[in-house]
Amino acid sequence: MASSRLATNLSAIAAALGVSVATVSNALSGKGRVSPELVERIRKTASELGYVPSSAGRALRTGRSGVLGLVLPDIANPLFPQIAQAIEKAAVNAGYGVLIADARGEIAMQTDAIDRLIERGVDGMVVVPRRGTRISGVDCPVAVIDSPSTPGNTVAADHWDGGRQVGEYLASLGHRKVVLVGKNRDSNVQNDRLGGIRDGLGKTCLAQTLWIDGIEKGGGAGCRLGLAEKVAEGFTAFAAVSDLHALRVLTELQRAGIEVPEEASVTGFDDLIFSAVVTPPLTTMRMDMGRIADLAVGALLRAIDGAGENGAAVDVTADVSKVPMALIMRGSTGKTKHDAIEAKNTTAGELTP
Amino acid sequence: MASSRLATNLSAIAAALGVSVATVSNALSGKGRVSPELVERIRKTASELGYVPSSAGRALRTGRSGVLGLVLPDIANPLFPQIAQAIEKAAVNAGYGVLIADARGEIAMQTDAIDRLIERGVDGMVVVPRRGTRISGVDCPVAVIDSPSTPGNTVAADHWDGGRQVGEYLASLGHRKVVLVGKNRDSNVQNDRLGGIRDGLGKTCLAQTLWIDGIEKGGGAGCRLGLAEKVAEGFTAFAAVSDLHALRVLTELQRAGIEVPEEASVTGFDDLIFSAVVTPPLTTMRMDMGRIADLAVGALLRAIDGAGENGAAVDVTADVSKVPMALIMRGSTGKTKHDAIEAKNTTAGELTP
DNA sequence: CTGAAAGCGCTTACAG
DNA sequence: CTGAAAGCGCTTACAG
Repeated sequence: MASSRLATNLSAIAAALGVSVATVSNALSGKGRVSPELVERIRKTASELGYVPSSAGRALRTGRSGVLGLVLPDIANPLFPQIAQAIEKAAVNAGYGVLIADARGEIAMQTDAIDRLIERGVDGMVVVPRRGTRISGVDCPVAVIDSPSTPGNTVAADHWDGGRQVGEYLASLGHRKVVLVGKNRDSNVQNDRLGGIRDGLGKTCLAQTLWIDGIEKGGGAGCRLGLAEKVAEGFTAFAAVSDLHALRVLTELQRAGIEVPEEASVTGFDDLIFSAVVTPPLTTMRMDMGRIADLAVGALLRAIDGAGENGAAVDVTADVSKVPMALIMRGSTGKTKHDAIEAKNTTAGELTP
Repeated sequence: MASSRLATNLSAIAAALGVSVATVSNALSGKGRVSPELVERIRKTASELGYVPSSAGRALRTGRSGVLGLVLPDIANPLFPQIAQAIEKAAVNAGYGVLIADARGEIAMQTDAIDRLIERGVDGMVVVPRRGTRISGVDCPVAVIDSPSTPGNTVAADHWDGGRQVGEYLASLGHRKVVLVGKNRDSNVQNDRLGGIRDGLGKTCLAQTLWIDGIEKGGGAGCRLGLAEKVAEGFTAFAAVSDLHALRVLTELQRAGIEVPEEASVTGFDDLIFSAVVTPPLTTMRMDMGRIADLAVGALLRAIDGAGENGAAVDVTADVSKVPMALIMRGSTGKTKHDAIEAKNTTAGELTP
């Protein structure tokens, strides 16, 4: 007959045992020096009474809510599950809860989302900012997850190096004419990835960027990207900045009767939920979200613990880290058929193992 | 020079104006009767001082945290973004925050996740349960989002009727041999959808179910489903219980050189993020997540407000609602080529407009 | 090793 | 219309 009928508190336990609430508190928290026998009795009674500490009482007293905020530009972003899962895990491991705030894709709502979190008394927050947005003037510790190219305090994957790996990999497969597929020219993350890909591809490779937003401005959402034409022009690989776009490329190619990877290779980024499951499975670049989350939450906790020291100064975390990305080779990439033709004027011998 | 240097509270405002905290509280909350002029002065000072009410103080006093919990079986579930976004929106509209708790796919962790939320003092929680799990004994109002077939207190989409719509639609296109694609035999949601599809297809149609988990047990994750063989056997449509599986079907068919929708139609469920963007775009069945979330949160709020009445009794919400689903017709479905052949022994004339 | 007391910030009857 | 006072549940010095 444990618990139920809510509202068991320290006083109730104290009363039941004829001791003081201070002693109960000390025993349960393991801080004050209480005799082992008493601790045992108090624990027992607490559990019999179904005691759950009041987070409000504790928060009011300690000035800490034990809750971290997670601000997202748009929960609908396909990368969000990975981020949320990693942050939640890191927070729980550190004994914190996670309050979410979604800006629903509207840039203006980001500030609202942050304010909402402040009002709920979060001890700190992780912000995944809207493209190009700067976070400032927030009255609590903040860790930003973005591209390292973004000035400010950031924990991020090394998108540029990830791109470089993709580029080198495609080059090693013999690709010499590659279409880069991006969505939005303003995205730091996308620009980093694309820059890296170009770099990895090297000087001898022709790279051309297709901006989806630009194409859609003419043909409406979901219109054709004209990929078959690219293949006809001799392009043999498509490197997208996200698996979502890679999937779009893959299916448009397949629909046009172009075989992947035999006639064209496709790569993406982020290892989204569907990437391993499509046919052929997508070669992609994965971030170590667990590590990113640990860094972000760790920086937050340090800032929170340090906040008490120098008066009431609240410092934004300043842990600029670059987390490496990992290439995941799957079926959507292969050696180009054009190897034979192009081999003579390249160093393909060295590049293709 | 507003705000900063945290820690402005009611006392500070009261002191600055030479009034009592009670008056400040009343003025700011608009409850007590305070003269309009004073209200105005108090508001002004509060905003100048950058006053943010202490949620802890309020929670401790009122016994309400103003926070709702969202328990998820696995954030990695592709449907999660829609759920989270809808719940967050509904909660924010009602003035609540949302604390997330992820069971990371482990059935045992669901209880931990719930406990974590209780310890954080949520006023109620929305639970998306793991397959077949029953939620019970939780000491706060709970709204469950699942299939209506699950006994208990549930807000759900009408999965069965959604399936029926898919079935009828495929039948109306002339399909007479349809492969149903499910993942897990134990899922109420999947069984409802499949049952509905069979029902909508009608007696004259041959329907056969492919269970992905069963197939993968033999061939490992991501192995082929043998769809080309099904097409060879005369099946002309594939109806999956999720867009994720529909995507798998679509790409496997395309990879096998089978044209969609000319040679085979494909349908899914849930209108996932990628569904509109692939080629051909997926015909799918969408739930009204906004409505589901509103119902769930609404039920929760009613339970929360009612909790004070009958002693301390905490009642689980009992709002069993069926929210209709909407068919979204896109390019992955079309009339079957076999119409001509099969027309003689069916009522295809009536069914195809 | 144990307890009495103060106080975190708020709201809510209750007086005036 | 305004204020004094109590108390939500907890933790933390401080005494004993």
